[in-house]
Amino acid sequence: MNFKANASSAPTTMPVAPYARVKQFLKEGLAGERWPPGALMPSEAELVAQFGVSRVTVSRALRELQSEGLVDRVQGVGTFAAHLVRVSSTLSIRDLHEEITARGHRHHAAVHVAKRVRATADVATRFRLAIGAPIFHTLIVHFENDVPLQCENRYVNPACAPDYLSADFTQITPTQYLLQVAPLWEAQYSIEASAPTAQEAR
Amino acid sequence: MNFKANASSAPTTMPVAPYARVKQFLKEGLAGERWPPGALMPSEAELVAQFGVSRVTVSRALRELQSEGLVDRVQGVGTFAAHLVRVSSTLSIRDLHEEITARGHRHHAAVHVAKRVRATADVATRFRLAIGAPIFHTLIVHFENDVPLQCENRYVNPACAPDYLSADFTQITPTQYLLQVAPLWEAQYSIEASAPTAQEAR
DNA sequence: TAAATCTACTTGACTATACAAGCATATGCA
DNA sequence: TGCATATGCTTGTATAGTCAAGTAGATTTA
Repeated sequence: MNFKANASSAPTTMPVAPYARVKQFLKEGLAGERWPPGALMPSEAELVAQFGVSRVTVSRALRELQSEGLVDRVQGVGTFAAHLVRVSSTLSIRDLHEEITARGHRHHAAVHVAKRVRATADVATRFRLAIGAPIFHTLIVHFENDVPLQCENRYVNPACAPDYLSADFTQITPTQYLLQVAPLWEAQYSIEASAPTAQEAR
Repeated sequence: MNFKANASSAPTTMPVAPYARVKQFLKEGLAGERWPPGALMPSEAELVAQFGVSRVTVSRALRELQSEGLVDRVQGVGTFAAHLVRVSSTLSIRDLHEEITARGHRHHAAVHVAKRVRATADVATRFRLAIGAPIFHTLIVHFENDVPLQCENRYVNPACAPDYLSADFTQITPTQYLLQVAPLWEAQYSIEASAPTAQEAR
């Protein structure tokens, strides 16, 4: 299992540990054209035959992919490419770009609407504004690996982020922008506590 | 390995899978008095002897705890209880209560200051307010497993959350409250896309 | 036809064993 | 004393084999 032992393999596949190579193979297939969301992926036995490793090894690769949310496994049935949803678990404010890149996928956004409009009755009441008051409206479609994932229909109070429309939302998500710019609240954290233990000198 | 085989064990330990039992044992010790942050935890060999399971089994339990950020493992040295920090990775706005409970720990907060003050020059400029304008100020200490973790020094613009001070911050974190109440922005997501695959009927 | 059973395939979990690699300490030599 | 080496502990990773449990489809039976 010395890393010089299989130096004949292509230099593109970095991971030397077999379980990591299997994992990367599956991850690349998931990010690429193969195995769209919901598709049945190769079984453990197939991967064992393909990579010439033991079942424990491919099982570990698949289990880690499952814990990362990249695949769904069902006992007695098989392993499936995970759906790209999982949007808004408890707090719906999490940044989408972070979520997608955390899954090891590519993210980009297309801006369909970005303009100043007049608040409808519904919107105005939510924002405690007068009906017809100016408000910013953006409609942005987010892509995960080039497939449309989310259509984000967002209204922003101009009083809190006056330059909202000048932001380039193909480069930064609205959530990121607002968190950076909006002076709604500000918190200063003084980190850490609990006197360091003796053993942490290392 | 039938679950009837060791039915003599206490009914309090729910998980039937040995690796899950080891994992829960360690998790409870981590949440309780034993193994404070940085402390050396039992080695795999010790756990093998204690639980009468194979090393692969305890190794899996420890590896999963590591991937959950509960322990740090160093090859050749040992396994250590993780430090309670990991505050504010990229986006510092994540809710602390969620972070702590996600680690399987207990969280509570103590409110030291919660009042309406006059903005200093520094604060006023950040909020684009006049110097001396009223602003809400809270100073809350968050505890993870009864040890003080974070001292949160927060200023909030009254215009955006007029009832901020009436919230009970021992029950809800300021982040949660502001996300619920503040009508700063609002987004409506139309989830999902990419026509469902045939295999997802299951 | 309809219900029950059997079979094949899947993942879930465990064991015993093995070797590699990293680290700390003890030991021995100069 | 000071440096090099050896020993023993730790985790990291892999193997082959085993049994359990869940599902789906084919087969058999009533």
